Amino acid sequence: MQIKCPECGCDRLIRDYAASEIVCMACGFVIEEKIADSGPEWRAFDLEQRAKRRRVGAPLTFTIHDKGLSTMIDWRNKDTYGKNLSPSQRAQIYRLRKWQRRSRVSDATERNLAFALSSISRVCASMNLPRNILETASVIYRRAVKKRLTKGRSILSIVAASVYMACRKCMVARTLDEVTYASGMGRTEIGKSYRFMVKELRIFVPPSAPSYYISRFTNNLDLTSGAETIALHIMRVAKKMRLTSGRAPLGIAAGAVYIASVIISERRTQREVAEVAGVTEVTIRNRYKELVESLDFTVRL
DNA sequence: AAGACGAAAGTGGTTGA
DNA sequence: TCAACAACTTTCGTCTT
Repeated sequence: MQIKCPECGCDRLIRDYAASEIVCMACGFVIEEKIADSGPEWRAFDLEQRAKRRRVGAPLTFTIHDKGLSTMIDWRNKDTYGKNLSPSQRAQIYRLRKWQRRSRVSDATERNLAFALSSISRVCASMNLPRNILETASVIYRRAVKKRLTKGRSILSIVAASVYMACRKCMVARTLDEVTYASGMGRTEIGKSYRFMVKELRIFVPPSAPSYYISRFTNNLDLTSGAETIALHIMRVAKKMRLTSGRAPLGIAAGAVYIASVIISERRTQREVAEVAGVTEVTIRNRYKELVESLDFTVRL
């Protein structure tokens, strides 16, 4: 059965067994799917067979500037046994190194790409993001470079925007503030780059629904799972009543979580909820007042 | 004493001429 | 490009538990 990309509908997918996921070659969407087979495809009965049948090479990845296909040539003039090379071998290695230098990271674009991709890895690592986000962000960045969107913008702001966009695309709830913190860039600048990229790359980004944040908030507040259920229910009803339009998703999610904590009598202070949600108490108060007013339930305080 | 509440002024981003 | 605007924040005084 042929799998199609849910994003663009094409079937140009590559499998990355190491990360057990499938990446769309056309739009870069990383399909989160567990691929069963990550080992050799043949059984090996002895060492010789094992050596013959083992598949070689690291999996293709977008996170290294040359997709991991390069060969590294050591700078030392030693062979694998640590012996010095003969003069003729040395001359050969010298020529190889020269051409490798020229062909790989010699021009500025490649160097920038290498720098950007390592930055993406760093940001993702410090945010504890799963690998598919890293891959998606890398693909987004490559596309941005290809369309020359990096002109006049700092590489790091595009990097941060790519990571943020990857989170949104893969429905991983991370706020712009968290990306701002991890990347060390200005919030506004990242936001600008992000909006610019959404427009220019025509990448479909699902609108961030408040419900994505709820499980994170309830977890961070050490609430039992009942709170999450109730908060999600509140969100559903609120959405039906068109209470969510025009409001910041974060504020609504925070309000819903606050109400839920009160309902299941595991009350958290507005201050605590505000802390994990990254909004102020005032915003929580406003949202929660609106929610309580319009939703037809009573909150016993 | 801590938390909740609300008014008022300030801030950053969007929109529309 | 600029002003109006909505949403949100900051600050602070007051009330409630």
